[in-house]
Amino acid sequence: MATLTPIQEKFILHWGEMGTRWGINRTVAQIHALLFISPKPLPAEEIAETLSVARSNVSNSLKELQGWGIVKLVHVMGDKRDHFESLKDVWEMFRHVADERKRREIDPTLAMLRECLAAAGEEKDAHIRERLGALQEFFVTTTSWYDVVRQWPASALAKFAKLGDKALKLFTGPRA
Amino acid sequence: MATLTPIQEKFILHWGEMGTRWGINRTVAQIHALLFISPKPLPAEEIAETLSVARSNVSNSLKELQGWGIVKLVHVMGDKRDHFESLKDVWEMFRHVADERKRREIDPTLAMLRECLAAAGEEKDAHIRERLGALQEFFVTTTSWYDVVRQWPASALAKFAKLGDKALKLFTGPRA
DNA sequence: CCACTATTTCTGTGCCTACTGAAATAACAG
DNA sequence: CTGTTATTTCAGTAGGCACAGAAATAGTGG
Repeated sequence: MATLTPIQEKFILHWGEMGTRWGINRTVAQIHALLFISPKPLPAEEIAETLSVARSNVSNSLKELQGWGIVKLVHVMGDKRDHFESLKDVWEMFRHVADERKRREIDPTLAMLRECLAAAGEEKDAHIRERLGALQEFFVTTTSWYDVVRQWPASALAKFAKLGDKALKLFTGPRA
Repeated sequence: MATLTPIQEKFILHWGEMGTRWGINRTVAQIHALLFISPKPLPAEEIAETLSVARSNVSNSLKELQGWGIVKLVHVMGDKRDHFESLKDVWEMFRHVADERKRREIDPTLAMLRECLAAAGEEKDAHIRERLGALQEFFVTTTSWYDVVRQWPASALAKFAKLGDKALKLFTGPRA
């Protein structure tokens, strides 16, 4: 894995680019891509060589990936160096990321909105209360909705998607 | 609106910070926040003064927001300057952003995966085919699932969220 | 057609993050 | 305890995006 096949390289570069679009450091995303397609755990040294980045950079990036919970430190028999592997299950992987982003970004936003609305209640500015209230409602609804589907098995998600428009009728139909 | 109340400022700063976390330029997000809470459309000049950024910066940022489809150019009677307003409906707003991100980022990723898988089919590397295949399946399922719910009315989403765990049983129950 | 205002394009600057390489620390074997 | 290898921390550098301000263009009323 010290040198990459064209396919591996293409995937890793794309994944890195994708990361930056979503606020993830390019190198961090590339390392994750490499570990994701690696058949076996890799030591930091090898990652640095393969991607041509400094060893220290890899060290910090791995810390961040572990912080997201999608990369784990493992040990290989007869090798005292730390090795790293990505989660294999794609659904689980994205659930980890989604959970973390909710915790880091959505929850603080909801807190901010609560504070603003509390302060706005004292003012006679009904307009901003309406606007921030609408935003709050959106986040409350979507997060509580995410809390529901996040624990569905992947198969349920797939089945649901296949239903298409029928899904809507299925759960509004029986009562309305 | 040339000067901001503490609440307005708090919201705008937070929204700008939030933007950067998701790969959106800070100023772009701040301008969007300002327009979102503004009771009336604003001219670029006033946005620049209120947020203390260069007029040209506002011009470019507004272009980007229009590109996302969440800010519209409007005209005010008796004023020849362009004015700008944000979408009011929060759900519609996020649907615009989600649609665009799908178009800009998910679709190209699916294309990349198809190409890689096509090329990998020729090789005898079963492992990378398995990995990229799993990723492809994830994106195909989630996007087709998004295509379903994106056209639900907000009320349906809310109702669905309220059901909680019962939602799963509701649509698996009748047949399984 | 001219003067004036609004808007966009362009170019150089500055700032912020990412990164490297070195130094410090930790982990381990003998 | 000492030498060796692995890892992290740190400080300085560099590269890239965001930004300001100037210049160019477009739009408008007279």
